[in-house]
Amino acid sequence: MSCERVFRPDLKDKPVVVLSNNDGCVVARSNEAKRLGIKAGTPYFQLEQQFPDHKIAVFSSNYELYGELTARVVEIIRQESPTCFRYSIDECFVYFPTWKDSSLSKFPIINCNRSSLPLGGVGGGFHSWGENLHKKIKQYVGMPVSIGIAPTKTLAKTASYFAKRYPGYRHCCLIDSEEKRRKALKLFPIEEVWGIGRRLSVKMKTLGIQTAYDFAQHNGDWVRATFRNIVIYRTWQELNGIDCVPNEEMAKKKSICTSRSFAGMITDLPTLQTYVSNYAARCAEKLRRQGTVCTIVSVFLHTNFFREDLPQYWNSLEKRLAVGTSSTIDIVKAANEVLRSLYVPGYHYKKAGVIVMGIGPDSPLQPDLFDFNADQFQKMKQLDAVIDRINKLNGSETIVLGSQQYTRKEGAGKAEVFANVIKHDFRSKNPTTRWSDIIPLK
DNA sequence: TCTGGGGTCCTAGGACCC
DNA sequence: TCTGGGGTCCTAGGACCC
Repeated sequence: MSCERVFRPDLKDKPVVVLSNNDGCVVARSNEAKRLGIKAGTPYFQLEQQFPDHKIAVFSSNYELYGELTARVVEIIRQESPTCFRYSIDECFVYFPTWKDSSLSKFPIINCNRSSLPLGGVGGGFHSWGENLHKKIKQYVGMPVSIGIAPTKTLAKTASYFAKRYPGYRHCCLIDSEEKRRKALKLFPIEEVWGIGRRLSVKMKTLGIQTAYDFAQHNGDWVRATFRNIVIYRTWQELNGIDCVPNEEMAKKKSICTSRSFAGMITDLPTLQTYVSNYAARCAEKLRRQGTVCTIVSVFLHTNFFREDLPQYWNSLEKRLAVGTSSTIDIVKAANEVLRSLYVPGYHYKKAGVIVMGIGPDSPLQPDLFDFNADQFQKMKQLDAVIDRINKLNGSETIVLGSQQYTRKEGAGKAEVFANVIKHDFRSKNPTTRWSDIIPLK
């Protein structure tokens, strides 16, 4: 949402929403859109019915743009911070070993969230640090960030919630005393707490817990006995100022999934194979990018759950490989094998996906005792490396396997196949990554 | 007509072992 | 009537996150 506004300053203070893949449903909303009552997850077609003559700016997801702009933001945070752990596409945690003046804990944890003064006064050095960071990012990238500073990650997330919503904080909120901690938690609805989701907050409310403060005030033994869940207990500790969520750089993924819903529905195996081949190829790329191989290739397939008038089918199967691989050819082949056993004719399929598991480092590789051709293996590795380079330089999918070509299938008919490729009718341009999209100055 | 995608961790229960 | 105890590993499902 903020990314879309960078190149559309005219949308400042206007309702803006971003849609999921296939322009399916709303996944991000500006504050103005929230105020109109647009709920997260609203299907786009309902949005159109709800606001027929709307003045809402609608965008399809543009991951290329978001990835590029958020990388610039993170780069600046790294310049300004002693340590910075990237937590998600739009969030970082910064760890300050020099925090001394807090009665809560030795170290402040800072949550920078891209995206009136109930807590009272403003702290010293850390607040101006945060304000300057916000200013710099605004100037260099054009994106607003919210900054929360506190002794634990859960409290820092709480602080960034206030920083985002109350302009008085000037984008940076600090929880650095027992008094502010209590005040913040009293104003913080339980369902907003990091780690307390939809189900748990319902349960909490039946137990009379409305705010984060109500929860934090309970006895630790009571929390453990009531929920019998270590994660919830950790959240309780964090709210009470005990830092127990480890500082970790994002580890290598233990499973990698590529899945998509189809714009329409698919009934025939050859078309499904084209899609599954593409998902498998994407998984192989992701494996190589993190320097890993997999030993399990799993494929799932299902019909449209919303179409109660049609027969339903859901299934998934996997293939285990003797030798770990990240080769596109290997993984596409395995995925298609699985798909053939999975496919049942007669259903209208809506979604398929490939998941690779059993992930380990790509070297040293454990070869198959009986069937391993080192020469062939080296060739495949080089081929993949070359394909990755070309696709990086010239845009993804410059080189693909024959089985990945959406137009190739005989009998399917070009129009029919193209009708199924992902829909994104409201995609913005990519002025930071594509020469053809560069903005002309008059 | 149209309803996202990609992850993690924890727990309970079953299979199996000695 | 009587039917061990203790452990590991795997899987499915549920909860959470962005």
